[in-house]
Amino acid sequence: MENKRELFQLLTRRFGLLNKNCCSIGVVEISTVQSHIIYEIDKQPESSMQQVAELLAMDITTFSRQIQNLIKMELVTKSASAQDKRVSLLALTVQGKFVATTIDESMNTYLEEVFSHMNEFERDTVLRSIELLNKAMSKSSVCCNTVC
Amino acid sequence: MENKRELFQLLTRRFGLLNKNCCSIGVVEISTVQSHIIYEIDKQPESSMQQVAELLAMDITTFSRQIQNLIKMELVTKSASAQDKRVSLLALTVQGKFVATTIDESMNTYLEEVFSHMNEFERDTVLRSIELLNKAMSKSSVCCNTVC
DNA sequence: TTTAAATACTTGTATTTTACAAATAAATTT
DNA sequence: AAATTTATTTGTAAAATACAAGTATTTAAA
Repeated sequence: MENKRELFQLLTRRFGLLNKNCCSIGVVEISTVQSHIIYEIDKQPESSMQQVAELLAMDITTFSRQIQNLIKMELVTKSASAQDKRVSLLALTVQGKFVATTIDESMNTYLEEVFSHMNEFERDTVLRSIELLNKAMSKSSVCCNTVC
Repeated sequence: MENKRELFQLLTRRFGLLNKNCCSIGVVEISTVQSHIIYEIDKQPESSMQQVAELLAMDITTFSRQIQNLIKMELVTKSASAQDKRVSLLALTVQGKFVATTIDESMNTYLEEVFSHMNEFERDTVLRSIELLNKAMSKSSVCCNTVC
């Protein structure tokens, strides 16, 4: 059996590259980190700064500055929570939602293409494997538990 | 079936985090990018700057500066190729090799732990699945082919 | 109910990372 | 021998990062 790490390293590098390449949507150009932020806000709208920053394992100050950038770019909005005025709730603008959707579509197009090289059985196995892995990683005690 | 992208995003985020967390080796502290560079030099010693930079999809000028840092840290050496004096061949110092090995060990320890949550059949399936995915991604025409 | 402590976020500042443009040096082609 | 290509470096400037300290709001304690 090959080195486990090597398999993972290759996979995540390729996927990271895909993330990078999917960041230019016509005129709008965002960084990989910014696309991750938009992805998370899209997935869980009305979450607080801290929640999203933690999900992405980003320093809150770095995150705060990135949000400022995304607001300037008119992709994200920030509004004080009614319950707790310290908390800022994040949401996507219409344009932000458009960017999120476009990125998601091009990523999924690529993934569909990748999976088209497999038969149905392989497809299922691979997807279930990744699910399994995700579960196993979240169970692990060694690393990343608090953050992931 | 869930969104494919979501599965991948989660997996690569976790693995990325693992990469980040495995970068401090006692006194020596390196960045994630630097650990990637060291990993590649370790895997294919005597490769040129350009080869490694391309593998990591890094801009050659950024790469050049990172190599300068790693040389200052006495983790990497650079020597002109005998065949072509323009080319710089990269290698790890003893300390660099030690760092590479230590990182590799802690990553593999973590992965072993993750896989310990599975039975033997699942383990095999998951590993074969990742291999399959890597192959499928390298076959793909849509993206990243020239770079990966 | 006033004060102290904790929480959520922002700003000051400094370092690191990144990458385009231009420069250098060696090899290859003309 | 001159012109072109290739591998790498440096000049420069922008972007990303993160620690320390600050502000504002909420919660806990006196």
